[in-house]
Amino acid sequence: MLNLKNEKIPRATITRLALYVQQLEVLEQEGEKVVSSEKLARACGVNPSQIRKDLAYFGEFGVRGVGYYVYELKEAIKKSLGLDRVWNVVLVGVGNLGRALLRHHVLRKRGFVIVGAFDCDPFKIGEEIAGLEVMCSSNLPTKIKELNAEIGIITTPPERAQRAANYLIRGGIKGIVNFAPARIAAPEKVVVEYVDFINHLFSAAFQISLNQSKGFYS
Amino acid sequence: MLNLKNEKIPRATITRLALYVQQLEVLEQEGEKVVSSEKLARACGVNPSQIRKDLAYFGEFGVRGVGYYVYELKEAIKKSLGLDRVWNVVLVGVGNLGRALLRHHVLRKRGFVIVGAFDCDPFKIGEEIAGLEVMCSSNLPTKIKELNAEIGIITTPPERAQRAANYLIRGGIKGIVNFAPARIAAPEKVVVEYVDFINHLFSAAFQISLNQSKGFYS
DNA sequence: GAATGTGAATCTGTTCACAGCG
DNA sequence: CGCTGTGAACAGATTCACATTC
Repeated sequence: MLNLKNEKIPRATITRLALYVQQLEVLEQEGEKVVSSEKLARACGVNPSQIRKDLAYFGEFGVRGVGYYVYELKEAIKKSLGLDRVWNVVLVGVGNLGRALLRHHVLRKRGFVIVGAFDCDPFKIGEEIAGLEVMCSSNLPTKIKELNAEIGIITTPPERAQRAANYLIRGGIKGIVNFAPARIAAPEKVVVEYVDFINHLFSAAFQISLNQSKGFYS
Repeated sequence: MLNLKNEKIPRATITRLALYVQQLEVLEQEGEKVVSSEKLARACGVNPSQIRKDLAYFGEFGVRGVGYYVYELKEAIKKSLGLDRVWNVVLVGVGNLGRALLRHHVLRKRGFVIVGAFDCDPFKIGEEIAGLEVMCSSNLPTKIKELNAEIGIITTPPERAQRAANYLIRGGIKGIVNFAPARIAAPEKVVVEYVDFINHLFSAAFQISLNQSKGFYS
């Protein structure tokens, strides 16, 4: 039922669909019932045909001459992305960032529930954070099955990211979201996503340097 | 001196350059003096010609028949990206995520020093975190100049992101890295980068759903 | 000989323009 | 009439293939 057309869906499309959901929620809160691709495009900072093409990968959700029904479109996208259910997540690496994510209620609001926290530091094991007791990382392989987790978040220091990944993989995890600034090796069937916010700082710094060398700031 | 060839440099190239720096540091620590585009490519999970093309935007750093000198290449890329100096950063929104970033020493290690923390919650103002006293967001316009900050990090809730951005812009900030899941409007000369880690969870979930519907996990 | 640097070919993603439909 | 859905045109990024240099 997913991906009816069986075409390859661009990575960029997925990212944008998530953005559309975000903006549709804003529109919904503002009481808008219907939205045109043009209006939604303005809100998202993209081209209107881009939106129509992105949606076309999954079906026909609009009404010609009218636009899209906000609520229906939002739900349709979420369903298409597999976000119409709860995903159980385990987190490895209870440092500053790990703690922040454990306490971050936006994750839960979006359907991602952290059901286990793991670390290899004996001083952290046993500590309770956001209602979860930190467990030893070596228990991951059995705990993943027990907790029925499908996604693992890595928030360890970079040098320990691969070890964390190995534990997750051994436990049969289906996807990894890696916040550590390091590449990790995984079998092809395991989905790996990188969240590298230092990249974004790099990118900002570079673009500012470019602007400066163009005399942008006089 | 930056961007000698004055061509447009693809966004994706910048992201990869940051990745190359990461891997070059790993190679450096392993004691490697020289690396070929092929070896570096394997480490980064990209195509070797991709690396050569990316580097070609900034100059000729390699030696034919030999490869690239690890240390020299790393430094050359950092210089090209404007990362051969320290960037002063202010942070707005001292919630869980903001605190984590304030305590995150990787930022400093990469040359991004947080010189001011701001929030609009009176209960947080005055609190000290990682050696910084939290100040009222409304002081941003003057403080940015005083602290000589060029980049602003937004870690507020989404509904307050635009207000935070407005303060930053009024203070003459040159770039914004927005961690809040919301789009923000800014004048063209202000660089805006989005760090949306929920997107990456969405993306992982979607790809797992796809794999599942293909019968990947039997 | 070996690995870079680069034009040309390919592939992928985006935008246009308009036919089709409510 | 207005806005979607979509093939065709376009733009951009990636890969190939090889001449070039150490």
